[in-house]
Amino acid sequence: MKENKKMKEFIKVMKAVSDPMRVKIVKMLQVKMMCVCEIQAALGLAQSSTSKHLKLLEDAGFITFHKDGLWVNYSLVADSKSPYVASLLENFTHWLEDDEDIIELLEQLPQIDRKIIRGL
Amino acid sequence: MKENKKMKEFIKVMKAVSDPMRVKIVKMLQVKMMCVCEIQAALGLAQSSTSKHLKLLEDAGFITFHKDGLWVNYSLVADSKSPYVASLLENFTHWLEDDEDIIELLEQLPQIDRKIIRGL
DNA sequence: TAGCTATATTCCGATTTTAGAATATAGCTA
DNA sequence: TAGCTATATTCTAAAATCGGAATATAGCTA
Repeated sequence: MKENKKMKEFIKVMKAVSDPMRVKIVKMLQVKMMCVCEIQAALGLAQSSTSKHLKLLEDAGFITFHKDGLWVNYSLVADSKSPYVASLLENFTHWLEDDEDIIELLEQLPQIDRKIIRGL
Repeated sequence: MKENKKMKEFIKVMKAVSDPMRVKIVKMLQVKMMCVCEIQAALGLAQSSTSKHLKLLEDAGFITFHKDGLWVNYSLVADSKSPYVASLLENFTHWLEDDEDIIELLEQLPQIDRKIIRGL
């Protein structure tokens, strides 16, 4: 039974960054830690879709979470054991900085706040 | 009309390397220039599938071709204008060098020769 | 020109991916 | 405990992806 662990791992990582919404999540988390509802609000996605993207990014090794009561705060992994993830995360510090959508997304990020979203 | 050229370009590049067969093609072309029938033989794919993977890799900016009569020789781009492609190609010089399938694939590469395949 | 051959393209079915609605779960608070 | 809320999971439909068979094309050679 062939397994190809290395290749499978690699493909999983690459697929994780092959979707615009997930790329946007990574770019946002590079700026600040965010809870699911904040990410959802920033992306304009359904809650379930947002949650699934986050799970996929976590499985691939890009992000982790930290529970705080009902809230789940997601952030980038500090330093990844995966060379693929590590390399991509480093590149993401400059990649797509000049993309229209990313610029707009990151500009509105300061206004994205769970307190405002939930009307607290 | 939103365009997101940068993001679209990025996604195209990442999707190109999100398939094991295409990753294998890149790794092989790092060793030597190959024609379609050689790549097909090495991968054990149908001719049409092989041709489509090559077209996709070319569209993404990873490879180019050089026609030699009926033969079409594919090779990696010398130095890519895309920072994404450039970075990935550089990383591919060491990434997956320890993957079982890749090792096997590259080991049999010397025996892959259009003259033998076509029985010339 | 006729026919052959290497590759590209088209067509179609199977599988995967993505999205949102509906539902389940976990953990708070009254 | 009862109910509320943030998130996760399940279900379903639409779109994208991948494979191979069939066909088209390009360029050789007799």
